Amino acid sequence: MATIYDVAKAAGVSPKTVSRVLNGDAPVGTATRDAVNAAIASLGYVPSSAARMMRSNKSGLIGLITGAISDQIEPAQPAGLPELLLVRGIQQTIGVTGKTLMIADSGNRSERVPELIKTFLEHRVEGLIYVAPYHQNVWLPPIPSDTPIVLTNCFDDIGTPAVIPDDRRGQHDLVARLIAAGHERIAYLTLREDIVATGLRRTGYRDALGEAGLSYDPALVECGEIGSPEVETQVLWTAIDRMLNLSQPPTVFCCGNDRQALKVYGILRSRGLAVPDDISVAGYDNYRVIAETLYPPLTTVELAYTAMGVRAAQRLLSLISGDSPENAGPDIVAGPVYWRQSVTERRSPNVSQLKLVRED
Amino acid sequence: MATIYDVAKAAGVSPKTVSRVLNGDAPVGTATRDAVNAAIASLGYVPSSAARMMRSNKSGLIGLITGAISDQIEPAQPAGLPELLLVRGIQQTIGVTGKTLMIADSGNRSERVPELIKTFLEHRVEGLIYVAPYHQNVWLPPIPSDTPIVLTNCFDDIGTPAVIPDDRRGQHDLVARLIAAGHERIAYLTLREDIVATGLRRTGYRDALGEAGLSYDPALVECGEIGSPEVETQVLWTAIDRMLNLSQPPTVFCCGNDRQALKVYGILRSRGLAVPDDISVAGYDNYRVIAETLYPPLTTVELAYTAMGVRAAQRLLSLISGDSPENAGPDIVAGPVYWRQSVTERRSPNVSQLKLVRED
DNA sequence: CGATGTCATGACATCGGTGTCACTACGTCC
DNA sequence: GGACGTAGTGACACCGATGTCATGACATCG
Repeated sequence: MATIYDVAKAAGVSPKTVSRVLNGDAPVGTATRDAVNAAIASLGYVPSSAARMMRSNKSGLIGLITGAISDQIEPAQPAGLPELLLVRGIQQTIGVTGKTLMIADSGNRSERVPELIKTFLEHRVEGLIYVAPYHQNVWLPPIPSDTPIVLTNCFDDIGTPAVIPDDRRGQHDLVARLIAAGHERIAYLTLREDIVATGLRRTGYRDALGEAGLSYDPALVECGEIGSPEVETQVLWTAIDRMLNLSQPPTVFCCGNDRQALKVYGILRSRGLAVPDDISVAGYDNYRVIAETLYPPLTTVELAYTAMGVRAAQRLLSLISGDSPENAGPDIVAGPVYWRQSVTERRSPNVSQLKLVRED
Repeated sequence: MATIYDVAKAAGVSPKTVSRVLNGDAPVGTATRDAVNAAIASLGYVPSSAARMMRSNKSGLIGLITGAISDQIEPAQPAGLPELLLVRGIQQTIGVTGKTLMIADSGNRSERVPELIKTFLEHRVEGLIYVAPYHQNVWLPPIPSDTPIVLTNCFDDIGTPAVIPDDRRGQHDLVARLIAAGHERIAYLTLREDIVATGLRRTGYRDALGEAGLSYDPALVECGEIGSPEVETQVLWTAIDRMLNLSQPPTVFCCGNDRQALKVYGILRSRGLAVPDDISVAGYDNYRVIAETLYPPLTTVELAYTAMGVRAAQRLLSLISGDSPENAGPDIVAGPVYWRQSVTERRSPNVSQLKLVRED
């Protein structure tokens, strides 16, 4: 591969002048510049970032550690694929700065993370982003303090900068909107009890009921995700069956995620109930492949992955720039409610009072 | 950041000896080795891959260009997210070799590809993989011949090494299995006519019919994906309606992908038809979030993305090693049929003659 | 007209590792 | 006992860029 010396010789100038043409950091005569560019083109010269990095001590690299790419090893995992959107948001934001994103995949095996971090440090990344597959508490091995890191979709106990979803508000806004549509008996099929989102969302659910003066009925709340995936349908079926036989049955089922809602569609229809004419269904995530494709399309709350990715990248970039040790707490990002045809309007809501989309 | 000189000084040896401890490429006395390792630990020394790369001219980097991460800009796109599995397969295979995968995202904007390639070349990647979001013909800008490249999920006109899915065989195997289950009137709702997979799969469909002595009835084949996503449901509804009113209506609908099958579930049920008791449905892709979650679970063909990724990475690694200019043609990877409850067995098939899973 | 400033360019050192070569002890073999 | 092989180590150059400094040719200004 041609070097800057080859180019210099071919153009009849010094290597330093070639460097100046490449970087435009000092004036170069027009004729000289043309000669250099011609030499570069004819030799197919591509500068070596390794050599450049050595001298300048700036790598232009951002390291991203994720399990997204190798997700699904645990198929029971809550979010799954949509985590990809996080990476998209990060990529978009990093890309425009001219920095290069290096992505390494932990395969969701946390014991591999230290070696991935080591590789990144060897490449002298200017910052690190760790992306979790779903909202959770994590622990990462210590990182040299001169390399900033931002946690995304997760947080730790030592106050590392983090960006997390606003699960409480998301569920709250959805339930508030359902209430505005005239629903008062709102069933809630939750995700596994041990994940962070479940607790936060239940709080949001209760808050929305409370604000509307509706009482919280434990009979309408049940975990729909117990044990292995095989028995999941049975668990849901049983829970739905019980709730439909209540003296005051629900008029709408809120599901822990869109995938669960997809399952609930099938179960309700197998019982001869039409969605939404006989019973309404709402999801969570706005996992578009499901939510938009389902027939009828699914009302849901967006888990604002892309926005979170953007936020995380922005925060990392500002840490790299050295400014703002300000914002110490985690960045909490909310997403809008997507109102589709899976929920009936039992009374026409005063839409003007509602912000269906509140994303900035 | 500490350098190898700092470590050498702290350990009282020469930098070269530290290098030997790090790389294990020459014998080092036990006491010396311990002293060096102690110095490395206490200084938090991390070797600079840039400096190493300069001297050795080996980057240990593989470049991956994908649109996966920023897919969905064109929401009408056939495959979408599952392309992620390709990246997973690649990652797995590259990872064990100790090389590092750099992933860049084109955002599906082909005009950005040249700059991404340039960045990779500056980092002196040892090889490139280009991943397309769905099976297609592509054109890439010329790459220096000393950097091998493998196309994945796509191919070009100049014989670049490529790994593509066996669409013909996948559809063939599915239809053959449907026939074995006693179905003779097999409807086929295709994807857009302009994509490569559609033509190949229709060939597979016809081949399977022909082998079973069944005639090809054009009335049972129709494109289910015309125009904008908004009208997609209407298009499907109309096609299904027409076919169900044929004098000999189909007993099963083959769909262009699992997403379409999800939509078909809703449409059929809205017409009062139960899946699979009244009518059977099959998909394509084995997009597990849909196929396994649908109620009842969906019979489909796996689009063997992970296996393709593995194959692509293996092929690139062998190109890098310099061996095998052998295998010139594209690598065609088939996936197995997944038989689930969305299709009835109209007669019990002679299962012993069928290989449900033929993946190696 | 000399002082000063800007343009345009090159010489040279330097970043942090590793390849090459040289050198010192030993142990072994004929 | 001298030739030879091997373990263990260091000196030094080098990879390919860029930062620093110096230099010469002009233009401008008071």
